[in-house]
Amino acid sequence: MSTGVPKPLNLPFDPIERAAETWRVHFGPSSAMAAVTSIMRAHQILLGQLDTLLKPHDLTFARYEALVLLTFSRTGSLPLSRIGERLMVHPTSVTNTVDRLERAGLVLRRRNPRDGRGVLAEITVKGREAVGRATADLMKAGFFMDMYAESDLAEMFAMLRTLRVAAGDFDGAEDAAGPDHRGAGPR
Amino acid sequence: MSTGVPKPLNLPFDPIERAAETWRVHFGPSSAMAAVTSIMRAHQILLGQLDTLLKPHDLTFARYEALVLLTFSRTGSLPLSRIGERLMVHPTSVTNTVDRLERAGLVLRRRNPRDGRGVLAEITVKGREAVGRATADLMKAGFFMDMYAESDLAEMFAMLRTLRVAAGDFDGAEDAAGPDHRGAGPR
DNA sequence: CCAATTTCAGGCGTACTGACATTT
DNA sequence: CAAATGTCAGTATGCCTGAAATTG
Repeated sequence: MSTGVPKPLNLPFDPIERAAETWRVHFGPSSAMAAVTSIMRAHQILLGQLDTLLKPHDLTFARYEALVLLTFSRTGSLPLSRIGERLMVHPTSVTNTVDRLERAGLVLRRRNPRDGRGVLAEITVKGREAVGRATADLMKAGFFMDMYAESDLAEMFAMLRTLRVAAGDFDGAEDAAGPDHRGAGPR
Repeated sequence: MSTGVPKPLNLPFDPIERAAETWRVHFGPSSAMAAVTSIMRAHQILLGQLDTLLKPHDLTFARYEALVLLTFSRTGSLPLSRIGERLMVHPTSVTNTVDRLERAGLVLRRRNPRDGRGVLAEITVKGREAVGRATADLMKAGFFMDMYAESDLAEMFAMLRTLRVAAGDFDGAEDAAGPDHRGAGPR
């Protein structure tokens, strides 16, 4: 993953906009292509900024997310399978992530007492401290999204939620984006 | 990058929404975090779909983008430095991308007759054919964005443009997203 | 025996750093 | 000589496939 800060390019024009224009001339409608390319670039920018901020904490964004998830759990531990499910990553990626966190002393592996097949990743004291420091830094940086108004952030979430639902991430039938509701859901 | 299709997870809840809720309880406002996570996930989904579609053409999205750029150029060739600038990727990544395209016979390297320091990547006939086929497939798939209305796509582009400008991708002082204007005198 | 959970080996794609050769 | 352009080697990260081990 990108380790450095995406250096400002300072082009005299918007490269995506220009590509979209040219695209329209050659192939036709380009709004979908422009939107996709914008998402790709936004991801590249954000990941670079996030990883740079997290590097001093010996974390990457992927590892930070896993650590936060453990922080949120009641016992400070979760089966690897559960981590993969929530973070939406491949099982081997979870193994890899937990390996690195374990090597850094931020989590430790334990056999799942309730299912011998499974393994629990448990956050350590050092891990909780790391999450605390990293989170403080991230919030101070506004997650690199502080150029947006609250309403913009909500709209972005809602808009991308459509894409995630279409991809089958989750049911999506419940209700709209409103983050202000409690489990009205099944189960 | 992801080679396979992100398999539908079909969770009974939105994992990002749930994380945001928990986040709010533990740390505070979470809309920025939810938006960032949504962008990350959208990228993962799209890249998986795009690469899967492009795989039969022996292309990845990165290579496809480079090939399209060459298609758009007057001579069908560009200095590697220019490709990196337009695609906003690291010089070594350009070398790598061109290596693979060259191995696949879709481009070839030539010395830049106008600057002995530089190298030109020139698209081959086979390369143009590949772009044509791949583009047809992509448009048929609506770039995997066909769940959105035209206005949504424009809004998404405009919204992410703010992020790209903030990151210093380009000047951004010109005017809004409207691609239909010519150099309206900068400051 | 079949299913679920993890791990491991091996491979691919991207990207960054640092060093180096060539040319302007 | 300093700057620009590429290439290479080495490293890191992440994701995927397939196979194997363990347990339910």
